[in-house]
Amino acid sequence: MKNNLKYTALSQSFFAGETVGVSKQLLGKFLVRSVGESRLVARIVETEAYLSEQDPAAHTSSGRTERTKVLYEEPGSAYVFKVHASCCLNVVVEPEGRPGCVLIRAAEPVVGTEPMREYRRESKQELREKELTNGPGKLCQALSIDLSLYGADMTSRNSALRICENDSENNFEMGVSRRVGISKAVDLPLRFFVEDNKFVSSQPQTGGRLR
DNA sequence: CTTACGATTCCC
DNA sequence: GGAATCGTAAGG
Repeated sequence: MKNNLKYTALSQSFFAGETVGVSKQLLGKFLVRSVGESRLVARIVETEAYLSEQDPAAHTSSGRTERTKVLYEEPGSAYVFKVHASCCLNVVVEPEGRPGCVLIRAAEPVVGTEPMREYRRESKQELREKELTNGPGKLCQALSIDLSLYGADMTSRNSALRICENDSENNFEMGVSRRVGISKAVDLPLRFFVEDNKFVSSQPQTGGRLR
């Protein structure tokens, strides 16, 4: 599927901002993936902040490792990691040297729904539309994002993966909750999502919403 | 080298 | 509620 819309990548200075603020500002933005002949676009509807300092739930809580080295590099880089059988996509934020990041947990398909369905079909049959991208692992599968995109510069016009402006869909209520799936610092209100959007991930019933 | 453990997803 | 499943990180 093709379209003629122009997508303008967010600048590195956008991502150099403070983690919580950037996490909120990323809601509604376009995730644009170029793969093969396809351009896949999804509107971000759920994010989580992982703080650069004093966040026991962050992968950098015990310092820099081979896996997390990109978090200390330039803002706007992709931090992709694998958990169980799934990949998760994060954007590096904060100025270089401060390892904050934002986990992209869910998005709403905008362009390329059929290719997304094909990438997802590898594991399931006859998915409902919302199951295409309503979780961090599902989103990566639908957009064909894997460890080969580790460190990719998402602010570059030519990048196969970038995050772009969206000037037309910014009228939404934002919800806030605890983060999902972690065992440390579980009470911090660092998950942000577009209220009443069906692509926001389903989450464990434990814990409450915390607004 | 060996082992423990998930920022998940899917099935029972 | 529980298993799958594999890259990462830490320890011997």
